[in-house]
Amino acid sequence: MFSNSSTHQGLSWAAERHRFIEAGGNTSHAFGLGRMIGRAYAMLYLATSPMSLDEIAATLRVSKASASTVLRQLASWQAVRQIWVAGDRKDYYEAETDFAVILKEGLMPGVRKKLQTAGTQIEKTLQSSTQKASATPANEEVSPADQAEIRRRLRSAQQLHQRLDKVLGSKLLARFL
Amino acid sequence: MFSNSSTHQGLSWAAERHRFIEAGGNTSHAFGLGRMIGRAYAMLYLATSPMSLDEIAATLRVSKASASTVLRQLASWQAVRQIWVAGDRKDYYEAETDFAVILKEGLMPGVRKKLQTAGTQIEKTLQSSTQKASATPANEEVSPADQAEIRRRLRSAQQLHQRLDKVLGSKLLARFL
DNA sequence: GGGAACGTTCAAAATTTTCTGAACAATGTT
DNA sequence: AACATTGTTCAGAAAATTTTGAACGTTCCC
Repeated sequence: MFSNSSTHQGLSWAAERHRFIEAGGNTSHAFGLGRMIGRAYAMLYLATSPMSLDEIAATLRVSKASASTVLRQLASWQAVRQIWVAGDRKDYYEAETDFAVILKEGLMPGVRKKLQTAGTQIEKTLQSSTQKASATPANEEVSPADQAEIRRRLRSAQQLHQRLDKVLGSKLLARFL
Repeated sequence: MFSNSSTHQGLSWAAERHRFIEAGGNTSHAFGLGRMIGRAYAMLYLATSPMSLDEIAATLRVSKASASTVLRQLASWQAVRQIWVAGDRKDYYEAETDFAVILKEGLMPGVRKKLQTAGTQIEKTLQSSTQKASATPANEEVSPADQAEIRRRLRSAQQLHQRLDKVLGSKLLARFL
């Protein structure tokens, strides 16, 4: 009578896996990494044996092109390992289940690079703001008091940047995960 | 002869400010927060007196509608304070320059909520995976060994989630900023 | 009350990002 | 050599996000 496979309260495993995958997608999306990344990783995280590109694409209902792209992204973050099976031309993938590795080796460098870009700009602006003191055109400009305040702020931003970078680079963080 | 205001190497302050603002936009964008957020905050960060909505919109070359939206977002993160000037109907805004406040009061709750969503799903899937042991339809399904492995992984994910949430909630973090 | 000055909301437009199918390169098979 | 299989790339399509202009609600002033 019931076409549904599980007879009472619980959802079927297939359905639950699907929810897990979508939740993974939502999470990665919420953190600005794109929805596919999380979906693909979540799927492999629940897979007990390596999956081929085709299987992955089919499971996620996505083109092979998308799968290829997202897997290479995940691999570049060490979130996924590529497995070669002897006598099989397909590429197989499995999830790295050690989050410490992914965060430390994969994600952190990217985060630090982004912060570095910001830090460089702060530095430049700070320089411009100090040098300006003498080179200001008679033109209507920023008052000396305001200049001082701006420099104070920029230095404070710089300080935060440095502290943050240091913390992210320290193994203290790695030990926490 | 030279229309440019600064005579040698340095860029004009206006130009440098522009670069700073755009860099702010790029940074917030890189972290998945949208480009406007960073632009607006960066601008106010360099402003030594509160700015009205119109001034902000004009400086960022953006509609008043956008400015209104982005400022409310920033205000909800405590990244910006609203200032009322007596006898002036305009709203004025100034940047919160204390990053600890912004991170702790503004950004962190959002991050934790996102993590919470993920955590809830892990919990659900874990439950489904344990309950399933008995309720599995005779159907082709996951082997007991694989089930055990999946549960192991889910518990590990749950553990990470809990540790992360704890760290983010602790004032230890706040003290670092 | 009529009108001006502001900020907000929302449907639609503009833009950016993501996804796909087709073409291709590389490798193996018959 | 011709063909199959597999993964990648890329221009264009599709989808999601952001931005806007116009309509609206308030508040204040005359």
